[in-house]
Amino acid sequence: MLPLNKIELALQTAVREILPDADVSTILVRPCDPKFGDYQSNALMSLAKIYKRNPRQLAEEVLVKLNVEHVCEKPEIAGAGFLNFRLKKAVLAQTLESAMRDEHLFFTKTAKPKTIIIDFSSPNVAKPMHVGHIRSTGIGDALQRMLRLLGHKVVSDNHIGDWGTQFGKLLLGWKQILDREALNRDAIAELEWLYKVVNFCSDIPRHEAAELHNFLKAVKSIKTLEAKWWNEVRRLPIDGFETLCKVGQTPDSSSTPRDKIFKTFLNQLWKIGLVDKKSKILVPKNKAERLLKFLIFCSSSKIDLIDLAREELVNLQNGGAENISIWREMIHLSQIQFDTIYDQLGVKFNFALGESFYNPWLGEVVVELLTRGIARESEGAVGVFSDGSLPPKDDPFLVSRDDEWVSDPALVRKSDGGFNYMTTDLATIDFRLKVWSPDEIVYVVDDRQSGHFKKLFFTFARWKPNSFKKTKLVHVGFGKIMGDDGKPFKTRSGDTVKLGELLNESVDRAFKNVSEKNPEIPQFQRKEIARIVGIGAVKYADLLPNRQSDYIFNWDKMLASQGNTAPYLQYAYARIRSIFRKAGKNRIQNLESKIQVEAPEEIALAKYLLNFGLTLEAAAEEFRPNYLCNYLFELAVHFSRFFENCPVLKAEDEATRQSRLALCDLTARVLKQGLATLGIETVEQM
RNA sequence: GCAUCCGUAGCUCAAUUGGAUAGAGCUUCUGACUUCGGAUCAGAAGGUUGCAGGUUCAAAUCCUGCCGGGUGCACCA
Repeated sequence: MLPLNKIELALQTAVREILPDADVSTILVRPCDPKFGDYQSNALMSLAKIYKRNPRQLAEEVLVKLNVEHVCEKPEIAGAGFLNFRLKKAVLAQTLESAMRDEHLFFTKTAKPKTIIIDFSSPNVAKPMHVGHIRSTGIGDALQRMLRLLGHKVVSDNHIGDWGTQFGKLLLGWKQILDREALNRDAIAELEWLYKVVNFCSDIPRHEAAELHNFLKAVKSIKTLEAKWWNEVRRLPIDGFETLCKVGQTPDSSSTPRDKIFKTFLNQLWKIGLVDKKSKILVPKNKAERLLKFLIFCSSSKIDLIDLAREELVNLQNGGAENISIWREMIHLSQIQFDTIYDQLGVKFNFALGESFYNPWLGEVVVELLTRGIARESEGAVGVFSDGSLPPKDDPFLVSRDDEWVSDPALVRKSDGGFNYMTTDLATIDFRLKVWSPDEIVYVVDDRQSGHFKKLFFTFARWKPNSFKKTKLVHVGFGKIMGDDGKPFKTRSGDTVKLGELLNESVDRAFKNVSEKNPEIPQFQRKEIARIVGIGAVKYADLLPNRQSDYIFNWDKMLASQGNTAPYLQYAYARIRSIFRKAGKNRIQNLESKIQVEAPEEIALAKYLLNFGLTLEAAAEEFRPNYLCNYLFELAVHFSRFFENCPVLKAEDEATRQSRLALCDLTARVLKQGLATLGIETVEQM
């Protein structure tokens, strides 16, 4: 047991003697500002309030009963009733020594292991993973590592988006205008393009598809497009194009100038890759031809595009052989992309049960909700309505119990008979409870979906009240990644940033750095260092800010070796390892003498090491990896100070040398363990 | 309109959820033995925590009202 826990326990015991019916679980002892001591408790002040006692007097009484001489100096009462504790030097040394004997690394496994399911990453099939996915993936992975380290049983599950409405459109595009060569070259890009084209065309009324087809066919460049526009198109009935251009942003579309519509139209063409904004020409030919082909298909078809897509979807969901096989291929191709990125990030899942996995149960869910009167029909759809009722406020398992329940309904069946993600998510919870009986299910998903999760949790509470009481459902939300301009992070051309490209760029930049700083390291080694530093930098930058807030993405800031960055931490680690290389050993095997910490920098570093476990617990408890980031940064700062002021290998005597080597070793181990818990690797040299 | 998150140093962010004099990093200025790795360290400067009230021993944090922003609002996930 660490000193802090001993003090806490002793304090709780003492308080129980004075106030037998007090809730001592609220009595906490925390590290504090060094000018007051090493640890502090403010619990007596709030207790004094509850029991209408004078806080300082209560503190005096508690102090009499408090037995902590074996851990710290005589505690002091300060301020309005703070209790300050100063660790005994010998106890500090003993704790370090026991860590050197591998009895612990300044944290203890939980006494009450829980089973926790973490649902994170959840990319969509047929779409590229973009920057946004780093958040769910990185935070989720850090959480699973933290919770496992603390001894919990974690089931990580990647809820892949492999089912749903988008497959109708994808199937349609695949069947009409798939280019096998393009698919082989870059499967995800091709699938994404197919989806965009079908989406684009589904906005065009059928009778105008032919018109647009003729128009585009005659156009070879932006210039001719422009000329055509002014000569011919503006004589056409404009409402069709307005639909096409989605002029919705302009409130009064009747007064919209035509050139504005034209601009919007260009933008639409750009979105489907027919216009290159830079070179201002129509590109590439292959895509243009395929779009034309699809437009012909649209205009010649008797049925509306939306309905065609729906037919494909229904066919897929009914197990149509051809559609199933295409769908499987799309999943397979996407999986290759996912695996590449997860490999690069070093992220692993226990399961990857996609949405399609739950398809067989969706019907039952809705039927049960209907027959039990929880859901009802409305405008052809089926939804669960709150009807003014609120979630049980006193239920400790309901996460956001303070919030009133207002937004409804939770739709579980669309008017066309299809199911949506609310239905899937309900079936998923049910399945998870049956298979794993977890204490908690944690969803690491964008904050924008908080409304969905509130509905989901509340609906589930009404559907299965007993299960709901046993399992805590938590939405761990996070903010967006912004660009320098404070707007959502995009590439210079305005596209979403693909995750794979982002990671590669980071590694490239890191490689440039290492090569500049240490050209003598062989290239293959520099590559490996660049991989670890580059990926680590991106991950760390993402974990560092409080996850709820948006943050601004900045290459220079996250790859800098100054400041609170991954390279700074990795550098601190590499410096320690360098000492051991120079000492000719890998680490201290058997400590030959007692550890003695004397210099102020030594003491500060040593004491800070002891806080590792507390930080881990807080980070895991509140699902906030940034606590751990900040702890590690502070630790590295403490180490750097120590490093500047306290010679290790050239220490004045052998005992000091041994002690300091031990301190270095422990710091390195905590740094390595801490970074590993964030999913970040370390290097021996950089 | 309803809901929800936010507003902290010039900039980017913290503040272990109500604790003592609100902390870091970047930027700027000053300094550090030809260095156990200078990708480092030390120092200085920078604040009425959007505004106004309230709750109490104690408020950036909780409550109320404004001001300013982000996001989501039935059948896309």
